Amino acid sequence: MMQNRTHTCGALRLANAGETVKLCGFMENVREVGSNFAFVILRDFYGTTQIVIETEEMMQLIKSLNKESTISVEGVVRERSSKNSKLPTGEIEVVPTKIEVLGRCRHNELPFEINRSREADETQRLKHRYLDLRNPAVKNNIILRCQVVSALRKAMTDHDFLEITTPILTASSPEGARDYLVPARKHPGKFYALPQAPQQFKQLLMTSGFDRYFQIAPCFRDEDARGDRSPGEFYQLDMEMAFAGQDDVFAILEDVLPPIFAKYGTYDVASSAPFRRIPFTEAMERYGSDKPDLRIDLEVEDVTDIVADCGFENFADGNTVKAIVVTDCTLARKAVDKLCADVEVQAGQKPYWFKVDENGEFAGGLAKFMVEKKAELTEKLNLKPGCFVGLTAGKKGQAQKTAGVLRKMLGAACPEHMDKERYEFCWIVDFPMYEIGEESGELEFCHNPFSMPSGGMETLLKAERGEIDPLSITADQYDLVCNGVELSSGAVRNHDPEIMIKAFQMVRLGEEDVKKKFPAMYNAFTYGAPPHAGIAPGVDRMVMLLAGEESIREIIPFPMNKNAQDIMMDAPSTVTQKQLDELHIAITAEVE
RNA sequence: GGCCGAGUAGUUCAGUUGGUUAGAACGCCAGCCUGUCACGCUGGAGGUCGUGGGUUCGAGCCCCAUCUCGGUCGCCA
Repeated sequence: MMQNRTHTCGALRLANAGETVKLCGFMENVREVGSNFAFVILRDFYGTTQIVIETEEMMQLIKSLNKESTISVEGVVRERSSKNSKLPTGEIEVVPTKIEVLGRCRHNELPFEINRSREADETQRLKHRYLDLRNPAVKNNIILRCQVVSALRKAMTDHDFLEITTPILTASSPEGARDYLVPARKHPGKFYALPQAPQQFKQLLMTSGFDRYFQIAPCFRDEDARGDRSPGEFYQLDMEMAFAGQDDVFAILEDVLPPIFAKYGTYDVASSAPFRRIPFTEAMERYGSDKPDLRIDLEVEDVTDIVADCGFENFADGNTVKAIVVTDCTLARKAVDKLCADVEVQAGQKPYWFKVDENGEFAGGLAKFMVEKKAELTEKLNLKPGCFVGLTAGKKGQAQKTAGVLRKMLGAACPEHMDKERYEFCWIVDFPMYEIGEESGELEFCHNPFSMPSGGMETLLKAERGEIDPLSITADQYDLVCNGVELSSGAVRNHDPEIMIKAFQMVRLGEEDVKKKFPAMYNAFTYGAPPHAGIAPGVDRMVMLLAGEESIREIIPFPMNKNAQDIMMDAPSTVTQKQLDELHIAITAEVE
């Protein structure tokens, strides 16, 4: 069967009138408007073309086919007598001389209507993802993803980065998340792990003398899903640079990302280099979050000292109280209540509020407690008639976090305080190196132990001698944030075995632990390693931001559901006893 | 694992205080229709109201349990 098309379904124009053509595609719709007269809409990847049916023979054939069958159409292009200006191919139609059935659709009722699949039940969509993807609105997100990945590759290559692939079957690593394990047939009782990130390999590449590495890297983490977090697997633009530090990494991404965001994004404005740099503690103070959405012009203020003795129970007892002022706030009472309820769901804590009415009087919510502090609050918060003041209280961290959620919600609810149509990047820098563990009550690594403590060995020695508080040590670690979404974490790596050991000693571990946790890296670094730094922006989240999608599943070709199941392929699934025997695996749990 | 929401026709949904034969739209089937383009008109088929139990003269609706899906928190450098 020869399919050789002469054109795609998006190609024909009035200039092609009179030409003999052959098209192939899916039968999207049939509009019968007479006994032997109908219009067939033929759709392929590129567009749709109208086929006009005018003979009884053709009519019989078309009526025998279900929608979504694939057919080829040979015929002559003709100018339409009634044109459709909404379609690129709307000025012409094809009068067929021959129609051939290529793939019959055996179902006269589909699980959902193709061009309305986004409204369908998500389980149905995922089960029939191949049908869902026939919908141009769904397919376009995947095309966007391809274009973005391609643009990222080109930009990185243009900056002299080499794309190097690293192993998928590797060793379990102590990176924090739960590993996906693969049983090793030749080594009973032993397991490979799928990489949570190519972290150690890229650092080893630096140690090998490669200068600039990148990879669109698949990463695997066995953790629960979120709206913006796919379960199981995801992709990162993983990169690392030798003889480089924080500024070098920043410069690359500040050059690579904004043009791609501006070109492929829903909004065509992206921050230009250099991105704002905000120290972690400042971000928490001013925005109540380490991933602030800078499109929102609201900031968090501290009013602890002013309101501590106002008589409202929750503001006393050493609690921290944070305030967010919204000028010219027009939120209705109902909207305020809804907003407070939403904040409570996300932050686990209720916010409080009061307003300044048109006469300058405090009103609503906590106003009666605030009235006697009116002068001080008015001065501190620069209050004017029409201001809405949101308040949060609790231990410092909790009050900040709730204020951060409140700030985000207020921004979303008050368009005049959020310039939404743009991509606003920032770097969060100077993350703390250590924290007091909630369970242990002792000093622990705050994030990952790969990062170089700022100031290196000298800082650690000072802390050891008791000259500085270990909690005040920051790491040369940074996050890239865009519109309130954490795109990426990166760091200047600790490439010095002695500093590594010292950093571990701070948390009561030692040389043996370093060797045990990162044997390859530790050994490699003893042979002379270049200082190096890197970062790994999440590809899925970037595409999500660019596509303006709320769910990560909309930008993944074949996504899994919330419970990490591929219901189309039926994965995970049971395997045969023979397979288990070969792997020396015994199932001890009840299997449904 | 906790909390919140949802589950009714192939699909998306409505269903009042518990009360006759559970409705609509789209889709599907049949008929009509020669310029449709979300084609139109007429008619028709299609339901274990997620599942199990309970209360009641009577349950889609109330109660209990359970399953599934989604959101969120925990978790995730």
